[in-house]
Amino acid sequence: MNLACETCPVRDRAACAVLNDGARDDLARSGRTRKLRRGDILFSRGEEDAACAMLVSGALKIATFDTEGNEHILALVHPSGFIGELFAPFATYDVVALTDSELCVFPRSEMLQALDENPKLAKALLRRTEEELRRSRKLLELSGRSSAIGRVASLIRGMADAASKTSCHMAQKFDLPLTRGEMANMLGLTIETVSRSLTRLEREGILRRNGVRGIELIDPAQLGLMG
Amino acid sequence: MNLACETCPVRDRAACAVLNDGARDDLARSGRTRKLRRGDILFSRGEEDAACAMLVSGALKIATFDTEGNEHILALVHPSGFIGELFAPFATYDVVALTDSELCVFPRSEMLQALDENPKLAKALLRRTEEELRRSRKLLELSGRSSAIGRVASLIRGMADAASKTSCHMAQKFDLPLTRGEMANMLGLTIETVSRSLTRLEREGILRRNGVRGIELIDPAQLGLMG
DNA sequence: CGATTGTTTGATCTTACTCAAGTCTCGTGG
DNA sequence: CCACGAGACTTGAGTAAGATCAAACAATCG
Repeated sequence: MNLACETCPVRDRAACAVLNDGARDDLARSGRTRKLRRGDILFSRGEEDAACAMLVSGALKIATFDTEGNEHILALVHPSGFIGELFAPFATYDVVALTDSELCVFPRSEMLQALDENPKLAKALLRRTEEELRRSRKLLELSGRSSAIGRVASLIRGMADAASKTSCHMAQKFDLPLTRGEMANMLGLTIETVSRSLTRLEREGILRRNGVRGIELIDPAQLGLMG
Repeated sequence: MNLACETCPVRDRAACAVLNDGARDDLARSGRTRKLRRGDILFSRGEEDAACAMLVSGALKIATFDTEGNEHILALVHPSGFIGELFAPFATYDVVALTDSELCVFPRSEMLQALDENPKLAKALLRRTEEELRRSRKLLELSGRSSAIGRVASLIRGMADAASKTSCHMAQKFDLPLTRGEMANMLGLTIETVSRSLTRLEREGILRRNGVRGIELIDPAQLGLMG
């Protein structure tokens, strides 16, 4: 399906926002929209001709499997996020839909060419990659020393931020896009430890659980203070 | 001191290698070389006007301190590496010399301008940032699940790779640029655990220690196979 | 409705942390 | 040159946090 930039909900937040109309139309011609259902695979590790994409709606996970077959989630992608490794000979990670999602997909060659023709686009992608690096290092810092409950608290905090539309406040009530197992894979914990941590956060009056996925923050400030 | 690109040992590996002579000379005019002794600070977290730099020789660490004052090392920088956050309002990390080092330092504004004028440079930095992101995620993967000994083994492996000049083979004999404490901070372990892991790797015949810093790999293949 | 998958909770075990003591290394000054 | 002291490193014993194993419970889907 062809792109419909005019009605795109992330048109002024995604990387393509830096392009002028002409350049964006050129790029749009080489792109296609794609819809994924929860669990659908966008790219798989090892693919040689992996494309790149911008997420319009939904959520994705970027993950690998270690030698014992355990999934390890390295990052999440939220709407307006860029996905793809422009310079890798083949895809390093699996990219999978966490919820039903919509994307614009572009062949890598076209994106690389657009990069040459639009220095602004190159700069925008550099900025995004820099931010992604910061996020990755944040997670790394977290994995390094925090206690289990601190990691879970921090993940919830990040989810609350991502769930809010406005960049200043975090959502106070939202649904987790991840299963307990996925949270565990992301934080380097087990399912049981994640579950116990959530139970404890609830017992301590920091949040309330609504069903299995729903979270309501009671005391957001405390979230940041958990060891 | 002014730059001497002609005699630069990393002139064909660093990001500036993609520039033609004219463009490189332009950039060189705004840069200065800087020498650091072990322990010297290049940038500190929070600096508003942090510059950016290319490492010519030596080694750096990129680190933060958590709320309890523990250092957490997020990445190492080896010769030809690029250092700096072009789009952050202030520096996110401390950057400190691990050994005596030499760098070319550029004001951020000049680098951003060079980016606009040389799409190739933007592309080169994008590629580097992408690679740095991959390295960060690799470390993240490691921190997630591996046993202590697996993490230490993997760090040693990375050091061996970095210590070799040729990109194909890893060095078989080299000196660790990190103290036990720094290794611990990087891997999310304690000094004692790192020390015990090294002892065990030696006892199992995988490596030999020469003094405190020297490492000689006996069975490099085994390094990759540790839990 | 049953089956499957995901979640919670409990009991036990393992790994790495903590605390403590001793050793090695290296630089400084007598 | 040696003695000393400060750091860095190693090793041991006990402890704690989270993993593992196990069982019950909830949600979802055909």
